Amino acid sequence: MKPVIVWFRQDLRLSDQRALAAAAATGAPVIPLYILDDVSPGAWAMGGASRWWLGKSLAALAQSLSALGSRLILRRGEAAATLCGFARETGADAVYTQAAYEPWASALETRAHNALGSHGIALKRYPGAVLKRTDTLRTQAGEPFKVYTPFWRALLASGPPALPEPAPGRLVAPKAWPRSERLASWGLQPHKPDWSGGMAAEWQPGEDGAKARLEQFLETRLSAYHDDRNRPDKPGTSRLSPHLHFGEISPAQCWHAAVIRAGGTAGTGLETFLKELAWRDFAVHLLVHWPTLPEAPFKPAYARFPWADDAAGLTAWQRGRTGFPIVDAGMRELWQTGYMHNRVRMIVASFLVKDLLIPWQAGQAWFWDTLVDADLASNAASWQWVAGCGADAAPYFRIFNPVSQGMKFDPDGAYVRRFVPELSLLPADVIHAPWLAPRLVLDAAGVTLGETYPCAIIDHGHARTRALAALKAVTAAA
DNA sequence: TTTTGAGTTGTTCGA
DNA sequence: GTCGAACAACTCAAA
Repeated sequence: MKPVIVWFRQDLRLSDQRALAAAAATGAPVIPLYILDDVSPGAWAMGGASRWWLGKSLAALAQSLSALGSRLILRRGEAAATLCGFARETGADAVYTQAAYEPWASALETRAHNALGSHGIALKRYPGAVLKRTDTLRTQAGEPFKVYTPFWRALLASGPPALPEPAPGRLVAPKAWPRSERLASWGLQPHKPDWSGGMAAEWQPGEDGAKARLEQFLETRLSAYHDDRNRPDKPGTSRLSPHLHFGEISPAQCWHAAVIRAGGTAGTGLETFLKELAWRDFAVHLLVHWPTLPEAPFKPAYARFPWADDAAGLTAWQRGRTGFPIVDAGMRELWQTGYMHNRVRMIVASFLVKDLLIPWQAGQAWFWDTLVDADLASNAASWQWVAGCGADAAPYFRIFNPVSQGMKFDPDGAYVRRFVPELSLLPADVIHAPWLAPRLVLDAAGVTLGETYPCAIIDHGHARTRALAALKAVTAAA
C-alpha cells in the first residue's frame, strides 16, 4: 500500500486534526512532514519570536508523534516544489493538509495541487484554524461581511463549530523512513545573544502546553473574563493566542471546552470568550476577501494620510523608551516575553499611530517580528482598526490617553512596576505620569526624569489635537 | 430600491 | 465629583 503524507503547517497538533485523522483512516502508512518555507513568493517569513516558538512546537509535535510510533520529517525550501519532490521520493499517492488562509499560503496550495496533480498525486485539503469555513459566511446580499457584529450573528446562526475529533490511536509507519533534516540545524533558536529566556519562562509551546493553558483558563479565569480580560495587572486573559496561531489547539476545541465548562449557566464570561474566538475568524474572513489588508488601508481615503517620518520616535517606541509608563511597559513586555496584553496592545498602537503619526504598517512589522502569536490576519486587521482605516474601525476621534488608560486598567501600577522596574518605587497615583510627581516624590523613588527614565517624548494633549486635525483632513478630502 | 438602525475596546468639556 | 453630550459623517446589513 502506498503511503500518504500529512503536510503539517499551522496545525501542529494531533487532536482535532482533520487531515491527520483522514490520513490515518485510510489505513495506509502515514508520513508526517513539515516544510520550512522562507522563499515562497509573497510569503511573510516568520519573525524571530515566531521562529523560537516554531522550533519548540515542532520538537513537541515530533515527540508526540514518536509516542505513536511515528516520526516528523523536516524539510526546507519552496514548499510546493519540496512537497512534490518529497511525495515522489516516498512514492506517496496523496497529501493531506489543513488549509492556511494567508494569500501567499493559498497560492502555495494551488501550486502544490497543480504540481502534485501532474504526477497523479492528490492534495486533500481540509478546513484550517477557523471556527467556520471562511467562504460560508456571507451577508444576505451574498457579500463578505465588513462589520463584526453581523458577522458574529451569522456565525452563531450557522450553528456551533464542528465537534473536535480525537487524536488517532495509531499511525501505520512506512517500511522505511525518509531522510529528515535536523531541527537544530534550522537556526530557529536565538544564540549570540540568546534573548529567549523571558519567553521560555512564560510559555510552553506545543499541544500539551496549549491544553494546559486552556484548562487553566477555563478553571480560573473564564467566569471573570468579561471584566478581567482588560486588566494587564491580572492574569485575566486566556493567553491562548500563540497556541491558536500555530494550531496546537483548534478554536473549535476552545469553543466546545468553554461551552461545556460554563455548563449552561451562561455567565458573561462565556459569550465574551466565544466572541473573541470569533474575532480571529473575522480577521481571516477579511484577509481572505481583501488580500491586501496587510499592506494597504482598507479605507482608501487613508492613503492620503499625512504620516510622519519619525525614525527616532519609532525607535523609542520599539525599545519602550517613550516616557509614557504604560506604553513602555507594554513594549518591554513584548520584547521580553514575545507577548503583550491585549488592552496594552491597543494603547501602544494608538500611541504610535495617533500620537507619533507613524504609519500603522511600521507597528505591524514590529509586532510581526516580536510577537510569538504574530498572525497575518489578526495583526493586519487589528492595526488597521486602531489606525481608523480598517473594517469596522474605531472612530477617528478615539485616541487613547496613555495616562488615563494606565490609571483605569493598571490602577495600582503593578503592571508598570513589573516591566519598568526603574519606576517601581513610585506611588500609584503618579506612576502613570511621573512628570507630574513632585520632586521630593521622584527623589524618594530614585527617579530622575531624563536620566533614570526618559522624559515623555511628546505632549499627549498637543499630539491629540494634531491627530484630530490630520484625521479630519483625510475624511474631508474624501 | 429605499430606508433605517447600528456600529469592540474613548476622551473631553461643561453643566 | 458625576454625568451626558459632543466629537462626523459614513457605511454596512437587513428590512
